[in-house]
Amino acid sequence: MDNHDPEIVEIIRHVAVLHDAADEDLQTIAGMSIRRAVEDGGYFFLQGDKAEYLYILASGRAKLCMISADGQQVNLRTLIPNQLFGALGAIQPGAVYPACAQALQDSTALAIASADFRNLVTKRPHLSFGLMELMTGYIQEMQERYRELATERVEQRVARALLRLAAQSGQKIERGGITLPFSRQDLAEMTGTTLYTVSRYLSRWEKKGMITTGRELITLIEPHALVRVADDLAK
Amino acid sequence: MDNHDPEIVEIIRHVAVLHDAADEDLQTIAGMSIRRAVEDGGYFFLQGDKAEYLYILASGRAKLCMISADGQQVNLRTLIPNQLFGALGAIQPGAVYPACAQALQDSTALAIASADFRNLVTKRPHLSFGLMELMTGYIQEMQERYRELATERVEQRVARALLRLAAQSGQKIERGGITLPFSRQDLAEMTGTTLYTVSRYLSRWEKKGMITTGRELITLIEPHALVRVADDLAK
DNA sequence: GTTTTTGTTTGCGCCAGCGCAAAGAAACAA
DNA sequence: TTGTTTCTTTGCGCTGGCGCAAACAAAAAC
Repeated sequence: MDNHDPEIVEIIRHVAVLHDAADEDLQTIAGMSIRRAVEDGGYFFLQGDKAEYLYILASGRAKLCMISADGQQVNLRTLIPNQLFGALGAIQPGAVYPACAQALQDSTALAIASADFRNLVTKRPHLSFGLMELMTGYIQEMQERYRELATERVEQRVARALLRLAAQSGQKIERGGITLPFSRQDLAEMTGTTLYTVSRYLSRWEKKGMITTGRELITLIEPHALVRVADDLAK
Repeated sequence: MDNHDPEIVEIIRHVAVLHDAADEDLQTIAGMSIRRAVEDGGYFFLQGDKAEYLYILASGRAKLCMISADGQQVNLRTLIPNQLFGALGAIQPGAVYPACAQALQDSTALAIASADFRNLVTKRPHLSFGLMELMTGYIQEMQERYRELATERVEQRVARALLRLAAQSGQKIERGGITLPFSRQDLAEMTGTTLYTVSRYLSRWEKKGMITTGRELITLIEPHALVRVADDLAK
């Protein structure tokens, strides 16, 4: 392991959780990290595995998902590079991952032993504020999505999911539109519905010119029209 | 304010988040806390208020809930004494509460200024581990409930809600049964359904002898039968 | 090129759950 | 006591969304 690979330090520097970490700490973290590649469809970890590592996505795309007893998948979060995930074990020694992390493309991540990271946080307590910010942000997002799932209709939730993905992708909202590389099944798992129902709404929206679609591809043409659907002002 | 009221120290000592705090820290926290009483139906804080205080429930019962744009309520969590809530502002200065905290009975809580608490955590960094454990636990519970809402039928979710409340209430699972003081509307807000549907399932279960019901009262007679419903083994 | 695999669309029938409405039942107020 | 409020029950009709099935389409494999 190359402890001071400058590229690794660069990745770590752009992790939001570590925004106020000292350069020295970034170096230390880089020294603890191991690069791990996972191909499209593979897993960084499975639900129930011992949470011995936390990860920072370096390249590619991945998702955090849960699988229910009867095999249905629920998508909790889509991960993009520089995001930290699987940090649970860094807080609670002996914990198991409550979800699995699956690559949506060929991806690489930095793996850091949970115990090592926990030790570092103990020595550098200000790092815990970054972690707590990450967690409170995540809690708020989960609460919001829980509320949506409990009170809104499928149509609104799918529209909202598209807008959320668009915002997260960081692409400009331009006349050209925002292209999202997700299948109907992906959207269904994000919104708690079925691929059939997602397909029906996408078809309807495409006929209205709000979006265009392709195989594992959705392009938002008129995002503001989707906002109206999400807020239930239209219809 | 009586800074060293021994009763207040006792309450704080039993807060799970502070399980490994030094006695000195407990005294400090007690010194920062203000007792606040809220009557049945009143609010400790509203969704959108500036998160200037965090709270520890001292007596009574309360709930954390969100209200959607069209006025529907979603119940996120039921609070029992010695639980900490509204801690968001202690992490993110300037944050607003993402939910409201409403008393379900006449209740009292200790209020601690978020800024004061944040200062204390900065000085006593090991306290942040307790906070992080609280947050990871809450995240896991929210993820689990999100999965349930996305994949399970109403009947299962209501059964699960009853079992969860029973476990949380701390009452023994005895032949006498466990009595829960919740209305049909409460259950509906916890499970993302309507009071009508809740009422129908409760009636059905009462006819089968699994529970008995009253006005704002549900008594579990055969919890294991509910477990079977929750796991969808019955039916 | 051809075949296979994987993803998408849409018709059709069905049903879980919603929500109104109206009647009971328990608590509370005067 | 009598009325008022609040919570609960249940019949009824309706519909949003599910899920099978079958056809189509686009990659990928050979």
